[in-house]
Amino acid sequence: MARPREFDATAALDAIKNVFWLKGYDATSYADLTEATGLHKQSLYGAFGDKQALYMRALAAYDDHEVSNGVAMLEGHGQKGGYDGKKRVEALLNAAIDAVGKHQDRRGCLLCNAAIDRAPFDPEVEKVVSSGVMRIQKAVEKALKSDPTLKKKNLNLAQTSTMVTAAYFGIRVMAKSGIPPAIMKSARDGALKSI
Amino acid sequence: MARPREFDATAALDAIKNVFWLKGYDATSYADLTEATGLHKQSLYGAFGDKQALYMRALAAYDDHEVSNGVAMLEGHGQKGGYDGKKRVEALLNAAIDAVGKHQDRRGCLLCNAAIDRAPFDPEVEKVVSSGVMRIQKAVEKALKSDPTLKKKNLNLAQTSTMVTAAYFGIRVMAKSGIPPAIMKSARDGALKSI
DNA sequence: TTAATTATTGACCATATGGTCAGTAATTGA
DNA sequence: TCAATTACTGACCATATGGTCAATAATTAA
Repeated sequence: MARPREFDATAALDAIKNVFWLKGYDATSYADLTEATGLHKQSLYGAFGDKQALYMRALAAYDDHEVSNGVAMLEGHGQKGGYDGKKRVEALLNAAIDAVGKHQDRRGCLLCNAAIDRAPFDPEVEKVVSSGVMRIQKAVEKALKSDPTLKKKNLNLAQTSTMVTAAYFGIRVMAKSGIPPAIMKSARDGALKSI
Repeated sequence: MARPREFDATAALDAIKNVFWLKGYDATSYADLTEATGLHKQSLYGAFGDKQALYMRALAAYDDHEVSNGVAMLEGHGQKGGYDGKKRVEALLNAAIDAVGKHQDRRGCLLCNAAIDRAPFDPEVEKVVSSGVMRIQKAVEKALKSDPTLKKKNLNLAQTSTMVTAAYFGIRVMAKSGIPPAIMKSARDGALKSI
């Protein structure tokens, strides 16, 4: 029909996601976004819309990649049997903890950041964030449900899985707060102990 | 020495705290602060310093009041015996949950907000936030330690208390994310079950 | 009474912000 | 080839931002 887009929209969106993830909504300017993508403001605007729309796209990308990754981890992708649900929950918590130490990654979890940043003021954000949180909780619950060794313990899976999910987000907050990793690990162990 | 201040600095600081608490650092402008306090920009500036200093004062006020309140709750102030540490932890979690329902309070916890907002970019904030988080964790640990009925259970108190603290912050994130209160209550129950 | 000091007021400033415009370039279907 | 459509570029805009200035008002110690 017309002139084709010259840039890779997926790559641009990925860069945008990373900026919002690192700096949050308000602290991110168009200048940050154009620098990160190498694109002109108008190109971003034309392709995706205004700042709020950009943010929604970034959030959706996070949901598609990072959250889905976590869910896949909980579903035991890459493992054969996939029976050890507790181990998979541990892997999720470890991923959150290790992110900090390895690359001084202080971005935390975009879902969590958005919850505090924007969800109270933007119903669209609220919807995406709360559904993302629930997606993680459900995946934790499923992971625990699939673990035959846990059946004997007669856990209340709904309670346990929401507790683990809360602890997961709490660990994300701790990571941002700059607390020593030992504390986060202790929180992880405390959560795992009740599984 | 000179002309005395006409406004109540404590009241002003309280108003400032509430604005930062509600909106976060970046989304709060001097206009918001002057409106909330009824003071002129220059008065704020003269009395407290620039925006960052204002924020630090707000954070300190939060630490002094809200965090200390939580700690006092955990120490069993207002109770006679103060033996039931688990009940006091429950009260802390309930306070976080009830804040949302009762007055549609979406401010969450300023410590938690600051952790995500500013801590990664401001070492001063990081210090206050992480020490506040640790203060809560220690108070939880002390509450559990003081409970004689928990001695029999032979809990790892360090682990359990950090887990509870993480769950507490996780519940704060959930509150901001607009998730149904039932989920937060389930997280609370999951955390309490392992005590 | 006066000098010194601090508070209050409101105008002011440079800059950054999110967003738009209009001109030009590229592509495609007719 | 040409009209239509979309992309790209960079100038442009109104407004909001954090912060400052200078004038005035109030207070106290000397």
